[in-house]
Amino acid sequence: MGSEQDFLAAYDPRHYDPVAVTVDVVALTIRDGVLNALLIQRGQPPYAGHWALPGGFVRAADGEEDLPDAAARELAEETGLTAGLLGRVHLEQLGTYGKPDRDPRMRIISVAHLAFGPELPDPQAGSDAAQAGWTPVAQLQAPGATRKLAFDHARILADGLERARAKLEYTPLATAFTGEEFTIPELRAVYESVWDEELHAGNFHRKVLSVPGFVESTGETTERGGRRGGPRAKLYRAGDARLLHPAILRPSREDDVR
Amino acid sequence: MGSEQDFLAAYDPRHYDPVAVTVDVVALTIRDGVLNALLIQRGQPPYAGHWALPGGFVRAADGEEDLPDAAARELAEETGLTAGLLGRVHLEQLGTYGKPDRDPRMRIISVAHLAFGPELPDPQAGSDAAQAGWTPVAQLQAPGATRKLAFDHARILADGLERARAKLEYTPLATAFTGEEFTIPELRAVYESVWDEELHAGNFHRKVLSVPGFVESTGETTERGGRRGGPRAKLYRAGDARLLHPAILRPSREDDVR
DNA sequence: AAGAGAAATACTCGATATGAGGATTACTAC
DNA sequence: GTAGTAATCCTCATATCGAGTATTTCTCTT
Repeated sequence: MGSEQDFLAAYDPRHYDPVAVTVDVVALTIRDGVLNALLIQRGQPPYAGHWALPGGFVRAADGEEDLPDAAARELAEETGLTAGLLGRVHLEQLGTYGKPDRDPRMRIISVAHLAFGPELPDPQAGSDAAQAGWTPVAQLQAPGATRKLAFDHARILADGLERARAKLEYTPLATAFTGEEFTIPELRAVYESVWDEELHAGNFHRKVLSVPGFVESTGETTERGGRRGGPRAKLYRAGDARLLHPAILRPSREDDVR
Repeated sequence: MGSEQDFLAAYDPRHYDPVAVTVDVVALTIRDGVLNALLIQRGQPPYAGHWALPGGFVRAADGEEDLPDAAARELAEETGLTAGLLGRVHLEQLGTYGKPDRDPRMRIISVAHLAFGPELPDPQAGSDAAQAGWTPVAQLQAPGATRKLAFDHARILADGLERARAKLEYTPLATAFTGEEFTIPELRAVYESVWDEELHAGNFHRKVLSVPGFVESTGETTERGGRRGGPRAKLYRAGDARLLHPAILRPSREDDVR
């Protein structure tokens, strides 16, 4: 690394060796009361046949796009989710992964994103994918998990899950997993699925209604009771709060993480 | 974007147009009770003469480095902070900024990092910088702020500040701004500087001692009382908690952010 | 050397939030 | 109908918080 090269590089970065930038997406939804992540089966090496997060290269010169746009495009391309469905999907940046050896081809830096949506349909495998499908995260995180994800995607998925779990506590994010209108028990089911913990129905109900701006009543109720009985529940929609205060804390979290 | 090119690009990303990756660092420290950010004055175009966050290109092929290492290197190179000083500095990833037009030279994606340290010395301007210095953030955030930062660095700085303020609430991060041993009032001064709010001394004291694992007593006290009087304070060091529970909440935060 | 002022620490009290459990009531399934 | 389930509401003991006060030990000034 001579200083002449350094100087040129500072002035025109093309003098450095090439780096590629990808976006990967941890997409989460709840299906049949279980938290699922979207995975594709790779059709091309490296890691052909392995399961991986949907993602791909960011378009640079031609059709330049911002990172969130690239993430939305990859999500759509590789899974067949259409613009209409993407409309109700929450998308945010998760973090960037750049260990030198994370991809055997070359230096690839991946900007991971996190997406949440209400019960989404089965995807269609896109260009680069042999298959695409929703997979219960419990299957992936279990001790003897069978599917080993490609690259460092297991780590990215774990980080995404922890982010999602944490954000349920202090943001109204849970409503991104429900339909436009929802009942308090449905909202509770979201928390229980994502946290994988049972919550006290009465206390949860009281808490949700007492946090300003979390939900607002529609004045309506469901048409029928629950499938196993019980009265009709009142319907709510998301309120205008962007942060929940006081937060809705996870019960367990082994007291503190030390 | 023909599909042939897409195929090649998927297989070998070098077929896409070049993208460069930089790291930028929002470094914060407290000097004379005031929160300061580290800025350099650019010596080269673009934005020559403007102030900016320290940062630079990630080394790819030769001397490949992980992103946090690149951030630490840039911090050291551009400011003359030595390894010894960096030892006590907390460094974490902040986020990645990739708008297509954020740099006039070419498509540059910047992985921003956040660094905190105890009262750090004045930096030495490095290779690429005409000057380098600590600047009170109040000067930069004030309505009629004079120094307009280069690129999108004002946004990155603002995001870093908000991250720092938020993390003081639920992590023991404040101890990264103090010396190895500190008093409760010193810790309170950190919170007050970063949050720019006055805290109730008695309640803060009670709270800090009641959160498990936040601080542990050394059994010692300061040699002298405060400069304006008062008894000697007991000394503490950071405990083993990685999360504070219950959190130490900012008083104001205009109730909730809507 | 004494007195004033400041600050570290501790304590009190009312308001609020939380966890656990119970009570009531409206549904579904058989 | 009857049993079982679940939505909603309520109670109560405990924990936490904001605000204010008290005590004590310093430094600084005169």
